[in-house]
Amino acid sequence: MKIGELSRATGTNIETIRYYERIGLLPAPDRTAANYRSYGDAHRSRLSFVRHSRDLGFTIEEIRSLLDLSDDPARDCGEADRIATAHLEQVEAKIAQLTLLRDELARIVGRCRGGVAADCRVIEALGDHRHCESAH
Amino acid sequence: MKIGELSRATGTNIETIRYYERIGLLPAPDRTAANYRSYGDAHRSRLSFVRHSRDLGFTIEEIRSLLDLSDDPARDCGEADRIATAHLEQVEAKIAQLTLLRDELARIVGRCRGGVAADCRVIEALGDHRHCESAH
DNA sequence: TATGCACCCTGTAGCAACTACAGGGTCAAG
DNA sequence: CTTGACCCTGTAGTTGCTACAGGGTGCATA
Repeated sequence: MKIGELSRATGTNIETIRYYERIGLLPAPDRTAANYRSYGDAHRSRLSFVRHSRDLGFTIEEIRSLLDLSDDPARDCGEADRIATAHLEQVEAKIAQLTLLRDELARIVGRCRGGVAADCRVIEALGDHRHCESAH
Repeated sequence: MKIGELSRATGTNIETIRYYERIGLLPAPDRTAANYRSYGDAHRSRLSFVRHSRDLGFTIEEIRSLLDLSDDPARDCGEADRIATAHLEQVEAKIAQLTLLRDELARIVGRCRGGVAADCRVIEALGDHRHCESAH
């Protein structure tokens, strides 16, 4: 299949597919006589793996490691689990941080009573960290 | 005060302070005879405002608008409230998205039972979106 | 046959918000 | 007089794409 078809099949931007090839995340496919990229099923499933992992928030480097693992079926699974577990912990940390931040923002927004900027509680709160109830 | 002192006073990297000046977020300060930047209290509180807003996740452009507002005390406060409210909504959306993602990751990680990569449930789940329970 | 249109190619530059040098100058203490 | 901490400018790197510019290919239609 040509790149546009692969793009539709995986929901990946064409430019992104070429980018993945450039950074070595996807192998360079064969070319047609007209120098068009020609993909097979192996490419499609590899790209799906990459997209899915990206959707789950894995970095390109993490995905590289995961792909290395899946390319070598005899290797130990522990490494994949370590990567995924570490990533899960990062996501949980991010959620916790954003939750604090949301609470702080909600408090700031809730204080606006209209009027002019000189009296604006939003601007005042942004200027002075001491108005905050939690660290962030 | 010199840039190092301002850096310590506000918890901002020196390079970041210079970067903010370059993009026009902070006004260029006076210089000493040795061409060192020399800051006053107004700079310090403006930078605190910026840092605090960045910590709360506002973009540089949002902060630019908020600073414009606070520089003009006669202007209406509604704009500040609009910016903050929109940002709060974005943070809430991000939390919701990360929460879905965390649940999916937790399910994937929980399936690892050791062994070799060929049998790895983590790698299998990443390759095939149909294993997922929710959209992400 | 011409021409329009969708599709493909390469290469480079842009985005956000910094961060990290390289290569130099300044200044006070010992 | 030298050591070390500090400061300066300018440029390039980071992450993960995305957006051109400027060109070639392939097929259907007038």
